[in-house]
Amino acid sequence: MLDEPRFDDADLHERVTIGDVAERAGVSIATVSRVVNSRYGVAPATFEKVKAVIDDLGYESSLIARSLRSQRTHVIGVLVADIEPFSAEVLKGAANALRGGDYELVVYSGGHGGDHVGWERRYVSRLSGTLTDGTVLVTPTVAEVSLNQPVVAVDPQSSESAFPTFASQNYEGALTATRHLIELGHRRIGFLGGRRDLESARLREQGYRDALHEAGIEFDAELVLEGGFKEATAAGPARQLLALADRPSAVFAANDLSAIQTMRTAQELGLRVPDDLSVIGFDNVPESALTHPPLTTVDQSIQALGFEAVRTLIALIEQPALRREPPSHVSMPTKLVVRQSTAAPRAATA
Amino acid sequence: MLDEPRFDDADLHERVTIGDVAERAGVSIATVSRVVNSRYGVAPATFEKVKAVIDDLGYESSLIARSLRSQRTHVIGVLVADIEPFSAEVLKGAANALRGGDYELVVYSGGHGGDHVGWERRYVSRLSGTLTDGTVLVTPTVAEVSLNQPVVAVDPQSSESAFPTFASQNYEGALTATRHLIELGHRRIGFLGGRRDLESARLREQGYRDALHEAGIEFDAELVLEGGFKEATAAGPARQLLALADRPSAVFAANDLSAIQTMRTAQELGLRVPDDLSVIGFDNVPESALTHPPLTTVDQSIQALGFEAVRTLIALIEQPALRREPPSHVSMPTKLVVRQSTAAPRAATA
DNA sequence: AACGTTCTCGACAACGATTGCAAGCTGTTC
DNA sequence: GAACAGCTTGCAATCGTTGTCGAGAACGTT
Repeated sequence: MLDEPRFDDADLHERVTIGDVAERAGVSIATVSRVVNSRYGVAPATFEKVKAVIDDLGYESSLIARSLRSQRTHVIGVLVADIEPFSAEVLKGAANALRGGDYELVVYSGGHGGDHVGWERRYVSRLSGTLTDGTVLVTPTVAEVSLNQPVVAVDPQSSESAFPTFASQNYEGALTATRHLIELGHRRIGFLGGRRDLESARLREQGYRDALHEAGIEFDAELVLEGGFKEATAAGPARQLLALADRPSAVFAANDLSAIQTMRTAQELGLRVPDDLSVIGFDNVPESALTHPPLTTVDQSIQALGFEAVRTLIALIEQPALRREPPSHVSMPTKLVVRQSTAAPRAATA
Repeated sequence: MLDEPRFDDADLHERVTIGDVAERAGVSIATVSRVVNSRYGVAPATFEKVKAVIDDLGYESSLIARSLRSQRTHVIGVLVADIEPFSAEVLKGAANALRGGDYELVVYSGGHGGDHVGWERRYVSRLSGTLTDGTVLVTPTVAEVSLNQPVVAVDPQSSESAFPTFASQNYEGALTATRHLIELGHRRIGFLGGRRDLESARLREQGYRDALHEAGIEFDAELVLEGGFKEATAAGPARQLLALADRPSAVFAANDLSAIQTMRTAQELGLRVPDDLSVIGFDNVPESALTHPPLTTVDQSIQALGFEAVRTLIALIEQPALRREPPSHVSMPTKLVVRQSTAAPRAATA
């Protein structure tokens, strides 16, 4: 015991292990383990005695050691690229799904530095099978991961995926959003797209195109730019869109963050929303109700996506037989929320 | 191998362990371990051979097993009660501090169900010393935790804490905010406080009181209510404040979320901000720039708090000798950000 | 009093990695 | 050609738990 330098006894006590409890209670570690997990086969007197020592010493079993031994950890992991409004909503929904159950949540947030794909792979494969019982991927950059535990994805790359996916009816929502603008009288409508690797982004663009088509409006490639789903990445394209000689009278941004950035850019350019420019978003994140003017957007119940994803994941964990079945691909309805960022164009039809 | 029912070979392969790699490469597990950790003493030829097998099999070492054996995990944990704007900002700052370093971040989010104190204790004690090398507590509900690894706190219960703490100059900021209202001509100023167990909330109230005092305005207990720092919990008190017979002409809300809720409530009651009611917040979360009208608030660099907390934590982890020194209590400057939710009262001085 | 059950509890082998130590192999030097 | 040094590699202990198995105690039955 004296062979190690002990810097750390300043105020860090050594961790209390099951062995300490056993020694102090005068029983074997096996018995302590049984008490901790309240298993049968321990005499009431022993049980009480051990329990007292546990309380006394403040012992908590090590999650690590426990999960190394018995594969179940009762922890589910959520992998997000970044903490932004969308993922924050998913997390809230996920947390709600856990209420009352006996699972806990850990969130791995990447976002620090470079290579997303590598990062995801590494995380999933390092943690799966050991720390977590299952994983929820949020807007993943990988389509497939090979691993030994259940996985589900929210807002996936593709709903053809091998694991269950949860998304909104992105196509229908985009159709509705674009139709809303068309009904207001807009004919020159810009589209600020999202990350093309996500199915949601592709479907929203398709909805936009089809709505134009059915209204007999010719598609103009100049009006479609990729905004990357984040404020920082949307700024440039938004500016570019609004700087066009023949400026659109309305912009459909593929998510709220892009829409908010579009409004900000418009205001910087001296354009008034919605008088000079209508803007519509997608997501209905809480922030969208706070903008000036409040943003018209397509509501998708993001929390519900997180909620359902976790529910399904837990079912998959607890009923291994389910894993043999083909994965479900849930698509939740969307709803147009008309606020004040959209209006009829100033001069109807250019 | 045939004694277990194998539901799971549908598409879940067994985890690849170090043993599998060793067997396939025809070396011992010790050698594989050395290759994985790129230690000295492995012949170049062997190194390459093993590396090829690792790539081939897609092996990643188990974080769990690794950390059980060698105490260092290179993972730092962040414990948050909830994912809300404040904690989300802290997380971003924390993630930034990790950029380029060789640490990773896991976030434990509680918030699902009941007993916060118990939850924090359990988490910290179960994870400490095993999964994480250190922990950042964000707005903790416990003042002290006894454990065997470094801990720092952001927005703590008390800056007398035994571990390092990171907060803004809450008192000074609150003083400035209240003075701003007084300078505009307000004399009847409401205060919508925060969670009293947090030092930040107490200091902000003290700043409010002292600013009134120095201006010779008598303190009126009726104008001070506790709003709990969240939108849901602030709604009732905000309504109560604005329903007073002798309604305040301005409200200082102890954080932005409460301020936003106050504005919302005011608008529901038909009051215009800032004409009928001035509102000032605290935090300067991103959302505060989006409100209608944009919120005047006290800026604290929340990301910087997260950033510095992580920096300090890492130093503590890597230099155990530092742990003997008394903990530092960092207090970061604040800045008034005047936007459009504050103005002179309609009829100056009642 | 002898025997069979049931109950309680401890020994011990995993789980998947890291690491100190010693053994094997080469190659050098006298 | 023997002794030794230096590399490379494997053996085995260890981390804190859980789960299996069997030993012994306690009790009831005849």
